[in-house]
Amino acid sequence: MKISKLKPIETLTQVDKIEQSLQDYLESANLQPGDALPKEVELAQALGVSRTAIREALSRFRTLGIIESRKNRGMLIASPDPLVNFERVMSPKLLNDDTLRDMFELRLVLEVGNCELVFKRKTAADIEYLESIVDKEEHTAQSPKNSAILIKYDIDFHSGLYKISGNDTLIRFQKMLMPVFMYSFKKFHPDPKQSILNHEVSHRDLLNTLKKGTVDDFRSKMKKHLRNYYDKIS
Amino acid sequence: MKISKLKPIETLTQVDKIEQSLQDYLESANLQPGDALPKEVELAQALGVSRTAIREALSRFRTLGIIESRKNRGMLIASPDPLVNFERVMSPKLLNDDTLRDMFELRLVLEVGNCELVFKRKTAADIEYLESIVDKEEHTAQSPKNSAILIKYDIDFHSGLYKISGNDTLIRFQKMLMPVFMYSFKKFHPDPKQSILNHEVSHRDLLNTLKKGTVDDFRSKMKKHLRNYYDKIS
DNA sequence: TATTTTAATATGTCGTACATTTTTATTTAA
DNA sequence: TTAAATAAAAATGTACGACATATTAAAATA
Repeated sequence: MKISKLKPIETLTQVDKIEQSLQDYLESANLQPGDALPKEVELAQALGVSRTAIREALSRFRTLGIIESRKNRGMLIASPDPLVNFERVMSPKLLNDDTLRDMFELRLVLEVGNCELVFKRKTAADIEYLESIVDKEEHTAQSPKNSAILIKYDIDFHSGLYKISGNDTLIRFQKMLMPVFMYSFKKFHPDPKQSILNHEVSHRDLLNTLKKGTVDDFRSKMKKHLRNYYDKIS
Repeated sequence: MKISKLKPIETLTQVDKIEQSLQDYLESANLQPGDALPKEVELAQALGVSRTAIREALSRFRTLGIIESRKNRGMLIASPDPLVNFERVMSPKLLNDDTLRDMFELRLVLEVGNCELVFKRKTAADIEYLESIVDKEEHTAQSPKNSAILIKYDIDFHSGLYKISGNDTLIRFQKMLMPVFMYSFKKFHPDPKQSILNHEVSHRDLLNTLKKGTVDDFRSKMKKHLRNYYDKIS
């Protein structure tokens, strides 16, 4: 047998086992948001463990947003916000290189895939908003001195596109992916000539296509806009 | 002032505050994965709280994968897997309707955006694998009786496309999004005529385009393949 | 010097106690 | 009898102390 087939010895702590039991219970009980949970002492007795251990297991579900507890009253099933925990761990410094690369690509995937939604939902006000950003951007001279503000406009523009999608989850994704994206670009391609602001298709071009072109034009231009990045993935 | 501007009174529990303090500490200390953390008692003393409370706050970070603790030895900074918590809460029954809709759209975004990666990385073996699925699929008669197995092939085919992307994060995303996608489609559009297997562009068409067409052809066909779903979003 | 034994250490688990606030039950007053 | 006031019960949050256990470091021994 290959050594890779060897699974690490189970060193499950008791709380880990309790967590499993609770997970099974929650699933089998077919509970839905708002439903009450048994009291801590009841659970502890049912599983034959201390309240301390039960509380730590419950704390995990609480952290994940699966349950909610109201002081002095009891616990109930919650409707978790799937992104909130994602956001908390999205720190570039903590993520390993593989994940960083994945996130880099993921942003590109989202950016292109989002084009459909943008075209489906764009309004005159949206265009106007983007235009105001591009105006300001063009008004800012392209000197290294201004790169920070230009990067801000860059982020604003792309964030604006996501806002048009109207998909809150997508918007939040973009928001948490962006810093990771920037970080990994600089980390893996520190070539100073490859500025993150150097695009063969400008935001102005994109905006004009958004106004007058088709969704296919727009997506195509977006891909060219992101060419610097696409070239980096193999 | 609008009532919506009113923020709920802060009813932060002590552990919440401890969590905040720890978060600040972790950030300011500029720790990286593998670095050791102070002992529980030290933290408790530094913050002037009991070990119980500290442990609960630490447990949250442990749940998120930000820290890791080795029994009898100490705690250290970990490299969190950002998706693992996401996966844990991705239960259709728990998510609210807005989130369900967002996830539905997100799958479409990913599916279209992934086309680029697929074309960039497809190999002969990948094509062969997809072909084997499509063969089996076509061999299965289109009767309600076989819908379960056909759905399985459908999932296999699309999963296969994500596998080609080589992006593990993306693959896992697809995997956790798929059940939510199916669930919300049935929930919001229970029309039995709108089968999830009824596509004007078949998997065979997609496969042939993947073999002989361009990435633009492929994406275009993918959009048509998903037309049933795209029509559902407004 | 090398090996064995001992001691110190840090997290995991347990039990008990109490604070606090909500809910329920009881008592009191009109 | 009904309504208000009061008391009791209930449940989570927090604290403290204790011990188990396995690792690591230190000390003792051959």
